[in-house]
Amino acid sequence: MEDRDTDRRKRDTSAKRKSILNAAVKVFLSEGFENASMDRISEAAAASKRTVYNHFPRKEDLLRSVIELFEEEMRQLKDIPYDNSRTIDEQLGEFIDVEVSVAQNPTWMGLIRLLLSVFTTYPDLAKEAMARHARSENGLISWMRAAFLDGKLATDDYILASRVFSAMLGGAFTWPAVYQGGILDQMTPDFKQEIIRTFLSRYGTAGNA
Amino acid sequence: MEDRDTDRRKRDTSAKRKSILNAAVKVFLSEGFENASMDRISEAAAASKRTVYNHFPRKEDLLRSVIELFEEEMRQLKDIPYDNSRTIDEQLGEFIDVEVSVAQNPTWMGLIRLLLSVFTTYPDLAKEAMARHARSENGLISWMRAAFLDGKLATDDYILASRVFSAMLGGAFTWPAVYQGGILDQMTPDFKQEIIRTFLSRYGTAGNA
DNA sequence: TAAAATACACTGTACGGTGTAGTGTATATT
DNA sequence: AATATACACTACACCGTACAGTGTATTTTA
Repeated sequence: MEDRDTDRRKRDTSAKRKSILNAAVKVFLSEGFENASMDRISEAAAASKRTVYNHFPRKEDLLRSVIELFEEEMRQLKDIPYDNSRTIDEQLGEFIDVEVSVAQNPTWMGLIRLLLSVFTTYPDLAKEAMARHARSENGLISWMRAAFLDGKLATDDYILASRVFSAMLGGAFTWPAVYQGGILDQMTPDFKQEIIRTFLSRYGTAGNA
Repeated sequence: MEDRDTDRRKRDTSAKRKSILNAAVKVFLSEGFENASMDRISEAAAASKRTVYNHFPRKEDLLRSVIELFEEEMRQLKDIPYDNSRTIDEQLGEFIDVEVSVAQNPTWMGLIRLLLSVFTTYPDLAKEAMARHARSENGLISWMRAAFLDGKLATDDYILASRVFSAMLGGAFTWPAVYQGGILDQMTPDFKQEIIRTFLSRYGTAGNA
């Protein structure tokens, strides 16, 4: 009946946990969620199945953690601050470069497909993930507001401008990569410039359009 | 040892076949492919499991047929001919309307997700389907060429223009609908106009920009 | 020395696919 | 008009397997 806090000797289990998560990513991506067996995951993690279940009581919990991991990594990429010492073209190009690098990364494409495939079976999980994702799209909006305040956008509705540019990004790069095998064709550099020019034809000021 | 052709009497099995396909669509959409059991499909089709297997020897065959069915319906929608008696805005708007109607149709969104979810397990099937789908995107290119020949496009690279507009369509409507729960928000009409204006800012001639 | 990990056996169940015996019926043969 | 036959379908039992998840006794490790 003593204070357990004084004599707790917890060990650091984060290494095993990480190795399990990595293994789960690998197996989910190569087999799909439903076909990924917990036995195979534990094997790939060099952990006993029991240990896997001690960390993640249900397969769904493992999936949830994998998705959160993926979201966290994604979020870090898409936050590009406005920099008034660089041209608008250049910075829009950087947003595109990030989008392209995601679209060309098989792991990310696999994770997006994983998310979508799980949509039907675990609608709640999907809804949560989408909600978080929508909330995190604000990097672009912040950038647009800053660009507007800097007098570089020919509209005050920078939110609408964000939506348009965001749509162009997704439609031009991510969506085709998810929908097709993932390999983008070689026209990307030209296409990238064309996307920027199209956007700036509508939203650019005299200096950059 | 007679000629068997003289006494063949085939019957029309298309009704049962259709009912099986419809049932498969329903169950695939509500359960996902892996979780859809052949027993449940046969039950929903009011057919014996044996009959289902007589029509579709493997579960994968059933999936393939469902996907082909869906592609056929999709293809019929996206062919809009150029009409020089109507404005460019109007006709671009029609392309958008088709895209939106697809994006708002839960069955179509479900089928797209089904296709993506199967990407990992049956890559060949997915690749084929995607290739066919890409090939059917040519309605827009034809339209763009006609518009160019009619002097309504400020570029001769109508293929690039098609890609840009197509990207805007997918990124603005289909992709968000697939990625989110499917329900598009209410801004659609404004957004639709903005997409057209953006496109025409770059590609429109004096008359329509 | 106590927490964490392991080895391993075990349960329950669900599912893909097959085999078979039998039914109803439209068509062809006599 | 009576009979035979091919065909589509059903009902149902069955097989093998795969897998999520659990319980426990034992070993490893910090």
